[in-house]
Parts: sequence; structure tokens; C-alpha cells
Amino acid sequence: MKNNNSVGEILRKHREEKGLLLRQVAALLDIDTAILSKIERGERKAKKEQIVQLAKILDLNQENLIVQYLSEKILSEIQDEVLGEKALKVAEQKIKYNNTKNKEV
Amino acid sequence: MKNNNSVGEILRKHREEKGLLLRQVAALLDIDTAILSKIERGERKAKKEQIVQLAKILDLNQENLIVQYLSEKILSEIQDEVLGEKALKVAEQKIKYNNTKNKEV
DNA sequence: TTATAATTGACAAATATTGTCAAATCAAAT
DNA sequence: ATTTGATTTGACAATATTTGTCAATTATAA
Repeated sequence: MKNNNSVGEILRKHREEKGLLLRQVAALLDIDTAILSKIERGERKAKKEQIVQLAKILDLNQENLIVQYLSEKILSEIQDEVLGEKALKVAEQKIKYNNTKNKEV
Repeated sequence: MKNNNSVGEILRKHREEKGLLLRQVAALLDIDTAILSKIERGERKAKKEQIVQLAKILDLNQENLIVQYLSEKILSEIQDEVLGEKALKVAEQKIKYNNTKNKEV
């Protein structure tokens, strides 16, 4: 069904497909391999800048990767909140409202 | 139309309705009035614990206030992200997916 | 085994958040 | 106009969180 791959899974999959080592990619990002390892396994979050770099290095669609990344960030914000889902919906309503209003400068 | 009151607006409105001073409420929260002033004006975010306390102090519906609070937190996460709205939708899809799946332990 | 890659965890550095304080501004009442 | 009390502002301190390093460990395979 090809459901939701996490950012980490995507990164690892494509890095391996390209035959790159953690060490090599980490060097391009100017960080220790330990961090990249953790990012790929979902133990740490990447910085947005790193996501952008990784998309380039691994020839990934930058938009998709960023959307995935941001959605994980959003979810981590509400992870153990009972009211998280409600809050998400309200957030969306607010965005939509701002889209319909504010058409003029 | 009674659209979206921000957390800050809600807090200020109800504090004033109760005739309480910043100084008094801040004392109950054990913080300086300066911070509460900033929270009410949206210049700073409250901590969740403070939101809970404030709901009690001001006799507000705790759930509503928390939902409002969390939605603001979510939005601040994506505020100047072009892909923010997309990310929100993806986040919601993921939550829904997890709701339908994972019914068993 | 040795050699290379990846993982782990303790800790350090950097950044962001939350707070204090004192001075400035504001509003109401003399 | 001046005093008084409330709020606001901004510089900075304290604290918490995030991001990183490093060294030791584990895994893989040659």
C-alpha cells in the first residue's frame, strides 16, 4: 500500500540506493556520522537546512521531503496530547480562514 | 461572526471581566507581570502548565483553551513555511491512519 | 581475526525559551 | 500639572532543549 515512509526511512533508502556511506553524506552536511545515523533511524530530528541539503545530495524531490519533515515536526508537537487532533483541525481552519480573508493588501 | 480569538485575547478579556490585575494573576502563576503581559498580547507563548493554571484561575473551559493553545503552537511551527498547509494536511492524514489502524494492542 | 561501517551513550556546545528587573509609558484622579 | 498605580518595554540572566562531538561498542563481511 506504500503508506507513510518517515523522513528517516526515505533518507536511508535513497542513501543506500546511491551506495553512499553515512560518513560520506555526513561529511557533506558537516556533521558527525552519529547524528545522521540517528536522523535516519528517527532518533533525532534534522534541521530544516539539513533536509534541504539532503534532498539535493540524494536527488530527492525537495517539496515532498519538506512536507514530510514538517508534518513530523507538527506531530511531534502534539504527540502525547489528548487534544492534539482537535488542535490540528482548528489550526487548519485558521489557515483556511486566513486564505479566504486577507486577499487584499 | 465571533471568529478566532487568540489565547492572549481570551485571557485578557476574562481577566478583565473578573477585575483581576496582571500583578495578581502573575503572582498566582509565580511569574513576573511582564511575562503575563506579553502572553496576553501574544508577544510570548505560555507554557502548557500555565495555560492549565490560567483556565482554573479565570474559570475558563480548560479543553477549549488548550486546543486553542496547541493550535497556535502548531501554526507557529509552520508560520513562514510555504508548504505549511500541505504539511498540516499530511499530519492529519497520518493521525487518521493511526486511528483506523492500531486498534489492537 | 582484522577492517570498515554503523550504533550507542555520555557529555559539551550552541540555540531557544522563559524569566527578572528597572525604566518608560499610560490612564485616571486629583 | 502631578501623583499614583497598572501595564509595557527592552536589556539581560537563568534554564531548558536541541544539536553536536567523541570514544567505545556492535555488526558485517572478507
